[in-house]
Amino acid sequence: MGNTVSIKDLARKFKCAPSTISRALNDHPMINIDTRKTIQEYANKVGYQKNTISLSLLNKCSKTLGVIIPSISHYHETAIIEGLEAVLQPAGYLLNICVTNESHALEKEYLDRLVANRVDAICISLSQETFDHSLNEHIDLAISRSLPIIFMDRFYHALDVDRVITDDFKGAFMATEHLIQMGCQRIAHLHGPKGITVSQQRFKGYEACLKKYGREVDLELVKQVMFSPESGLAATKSLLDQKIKPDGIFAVNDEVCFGAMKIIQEKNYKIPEEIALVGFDDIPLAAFAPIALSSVSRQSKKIGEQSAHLFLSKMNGMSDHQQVTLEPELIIRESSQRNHYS
Amino acid sequence: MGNTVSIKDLARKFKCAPSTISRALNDHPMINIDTRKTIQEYANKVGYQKNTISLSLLNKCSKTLGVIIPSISHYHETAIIEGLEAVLQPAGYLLNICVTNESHALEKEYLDRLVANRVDAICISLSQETFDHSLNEHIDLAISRSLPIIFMDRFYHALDVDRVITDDFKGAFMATEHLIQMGCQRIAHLHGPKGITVSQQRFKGYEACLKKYGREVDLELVKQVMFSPESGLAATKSLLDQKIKPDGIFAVNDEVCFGAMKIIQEKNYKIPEEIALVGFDDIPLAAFAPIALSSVSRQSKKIGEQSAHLFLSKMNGMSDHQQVTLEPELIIRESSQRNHYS
DNA sequence: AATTCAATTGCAAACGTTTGCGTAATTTTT
DNA sequence: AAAAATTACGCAAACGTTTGCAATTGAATT
Repeated sequence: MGNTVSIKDLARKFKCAPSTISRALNDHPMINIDTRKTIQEYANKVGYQKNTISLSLLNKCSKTLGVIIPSISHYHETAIIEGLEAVLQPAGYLLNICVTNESHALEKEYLDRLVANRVDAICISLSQETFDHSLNEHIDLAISRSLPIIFMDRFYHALDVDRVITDDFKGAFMATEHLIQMGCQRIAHLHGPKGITVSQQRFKGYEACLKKYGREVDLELVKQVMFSPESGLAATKSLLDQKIKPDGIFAVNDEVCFGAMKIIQEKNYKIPEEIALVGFDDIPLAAFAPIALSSVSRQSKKIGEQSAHLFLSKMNGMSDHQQVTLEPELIIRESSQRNHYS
Repeated sequence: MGNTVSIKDLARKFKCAPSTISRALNDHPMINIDTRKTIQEYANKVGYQKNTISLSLLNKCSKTLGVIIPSISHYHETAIIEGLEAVLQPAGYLLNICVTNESHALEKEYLDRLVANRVDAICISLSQETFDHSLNEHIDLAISRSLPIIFMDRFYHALDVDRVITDDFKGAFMATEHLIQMGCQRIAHLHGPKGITVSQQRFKGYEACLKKYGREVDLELVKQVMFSPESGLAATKSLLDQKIKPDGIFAVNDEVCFGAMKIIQEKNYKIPEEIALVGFDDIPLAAFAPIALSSVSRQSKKIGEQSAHLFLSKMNGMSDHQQVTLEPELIIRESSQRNHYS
């Protein structure tokens, strides 16, 4: 950088000790008021900027939060980041954001790097690979060196951890129940990638709701998808090609629904009359889908906010673990709103 | 943290100097091979983790890039981040991501904080407020202390800066020309927030293309919008309520088009026959719009990649400034594809 | 005039790591 | 056997900042 000016430089200029400069800049009453003003003005003039990393070294606290997420291309993740930032910016924190692309190796690599950088805590949403194979040593290691770790979205095998999640089970239950109340008899489910908590929870909610109404899960009506419209389209196509066609679909997320709608309309089925549709996440474009899309809001931004608050209270010395579960909300739009009830 | 182990701790354990430990851990040949192994193994066992921030202090280099963006809720921004990360992760860098919500005050605050944290450089997309009122002192200050700053998307008043942008003018020109070739006579434009470079450039491209084909800009056909579907819907509605209705619309981005489509279909106009539509950004859901949406791709991810490469070459001592302009690409889908040509 | 007190400022250590240089011990060369 | 070369390690400073304690100064009190 070259022209950065330090406290030592100022001390040389004023022919005094660095400690005097430091105290003057921090408005310490111990220093003569005039001296203070003079030093502050000069420091301002030459553009002195406190070097935070020397402070981090001294205080063992970097005022930085590490954030590890599997992806950043969906509304849910960006909303989480917005929530984190909304709370942590006023508190003077910075965010180190790391995207793992669902790769365990990258997650491990990033975790190491964040630890080396001595972030004050880590908010993490585990990668699919980590999840699928329970590769938890890196997490356990981080926990063992008592680095605060807050889990978002995806469960962690251990019990005594900090965690902020949405009740996906309940959300899925609500969506399915809504479809039943709209008169759907054969409700299909577009199941997210297996191994991921949210996929599993949403399937379980779907299953439990069917059970409650005395129905069985028909595996012919459950298709596996990725979190993309392309995948939703393909899966829905295979659904429509079956002998037993669905008259309602609950999908693991909204993007998948966009794909589903495409093929449903292409095959000239009516939404919601012939096939009703409910998604998950309530993305901003949901209301602007070909048929305005009903969806379960998981309050993504609130996940970020709550995680941030949890983090702050840990910084304030709260030592016991906390587990926050947010309530999902069903937003009913055209894609599932029928006039006749069963 | 408590149980973090340092080089000094290890030195005490092995009754040797910290320098010996340091060299041993870095596999310095000066240290006896057996000593090295022993120390390395022990360090590994007790979970020693290098403290990067002491290194940052020493080397005046934090291996961190500051990223300042006005928003994070659109595909474009997340794709930029993906691009940055794709290049910088292998290079050992971390990203400090700051979202300003288009606020000048926040941008200033974050810039200060990043400077205090001694990031190695900053990639910034200026906030709308900064832009509208040319509030550049904070940027100038940062540049004057020779902190490398790379501008993304939005121009900066000074000339000798580093910059990566897409040729929005050209993209807009291509979109408009395409609409003309599809036979549109009255092409409307949904103009982005004024003051923002991309809005201006896209309008200019639209204007220039009309001129080329001997047409004038009809201000009745130019409506101002925000970057949201709601805003696009409202603006399009007012367009459709006019006596002179458009038969083609070029919108500042894809989200706006989703709003436009909604109201166009509601009013029973046919897309693309009666009204053809072209957006900007080519978001992943564009192909899954009610009518598959034609759009100009600005290669968002590449903006991130190129910015990252520019950054790396600056870290390698490249001192002269570089200005990269990426080529936009027109993706033609149903919303503008007519069979008859004019 | 001797003593106490308050007001300012300086000293030095600390945070964790690296690195040039000095030094001791051991081996090789003459 | 003496000189030279090699091997292996320690010392101390440096990065920028804070902070408890000591030290200095001058003024106020006895």
